[in-house]
Amino acid sequence: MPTAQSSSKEPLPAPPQLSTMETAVIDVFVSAVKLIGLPKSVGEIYGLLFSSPLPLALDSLVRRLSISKGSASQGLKVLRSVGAVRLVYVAGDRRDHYAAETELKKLVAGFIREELQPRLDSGTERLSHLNSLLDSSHPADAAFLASRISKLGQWHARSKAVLPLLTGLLD
Amino acid sequence: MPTAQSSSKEPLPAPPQLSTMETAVIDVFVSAVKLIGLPKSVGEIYGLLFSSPLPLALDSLVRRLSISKGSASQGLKVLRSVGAVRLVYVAGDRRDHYAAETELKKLVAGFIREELQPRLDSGTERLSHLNSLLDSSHPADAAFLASRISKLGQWHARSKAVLPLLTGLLD
DNA sequence: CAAATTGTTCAAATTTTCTTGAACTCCGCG
DNA sequence: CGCGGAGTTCAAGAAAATTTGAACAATTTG
Repeated sequence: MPTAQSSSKEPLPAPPQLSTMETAVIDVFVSAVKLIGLPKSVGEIYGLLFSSPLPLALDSLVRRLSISKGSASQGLKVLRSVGAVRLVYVAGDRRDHYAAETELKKLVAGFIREELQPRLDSGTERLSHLNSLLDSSHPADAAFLASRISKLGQWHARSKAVLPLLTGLLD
Repeated sequence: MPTAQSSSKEPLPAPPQLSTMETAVIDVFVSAVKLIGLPKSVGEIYGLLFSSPLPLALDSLVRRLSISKGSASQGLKVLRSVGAVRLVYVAGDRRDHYAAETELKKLVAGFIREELQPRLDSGTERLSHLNSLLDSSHPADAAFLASRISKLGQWHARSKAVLPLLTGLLD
């Protein structure tokens, strides 16, 4: 029964195990995503899509990478949110197919928008909280603490100014 | 016996538990270091030093933060390597005392130099490895793969160019 | 509409990373 | 010298993050 290649959806069923090249490329992306604090599976998925001439369905990612459906689903969610993958329509196939987005500027902008900016924003609240604590702090070192919190404020402002510029430096 | 404050080294023995302010500042730095992939303890240590008017010895970090000597030692090693702390000489005390370095530019430059650049450098080897794999890859998609690896090379070059510029944008 | 297919969610299991603590090295001191 | 304080190292334990897999929701199709 599981012999003939039936009416498959994938033009070529793509071998379950990865080629040396694919493995090497995936390796690069796994290192990269770990560096920026994303799970390995995200790097694996992006790496395989990056190596693939054709868009792939969740299904294929699971099979070729030997990861669970859950991981693939969650990984794709992250990649979609930062704009690292593009949904590609494939005629006569109900499944969603994904292709890697390869414009560096777009990837960086997405990462900044989704992962970095939210932190900076919550930092604003934190800073005002620190300032409020200043009132009820021991007078002896109140001056020193005030100077340090002011320093923190400078850092924060500088970061908010610089992050967006970063995108401009690419492409 | 453990009553009188004997001939202590620290001018004021500093209460073992942290003030509300210290806790709040440390919290900020713990979030920050986790964002850039460093262990919590590094943020705790830097946060306490940042909040402290006087330089502190490993000893004090252990006591006030309730972390182990091992963690404190390793955390300080990281902070020293990125130039986030400064060694301060304290007369008549054999222990090393540390103060937080608060120049943002210096911190960022240190982090780039110690944590980011090494990755980019190893990336160079990786790229040439990928190019070598290109020869022995299936002809059908060799052209596609070549284009993708070329794209990777572009990213790599761009990153090497941009990272150093980043430092210039600060202070 | 029932059955099958696709994709999501989330608690439990696994893996990875961090922390601990004890053993060890170095020094300076008496 | 030998003792004691200061700091480092690293294997084992603890904690945190990721992955799994099964249950569920949503669609499509015959």
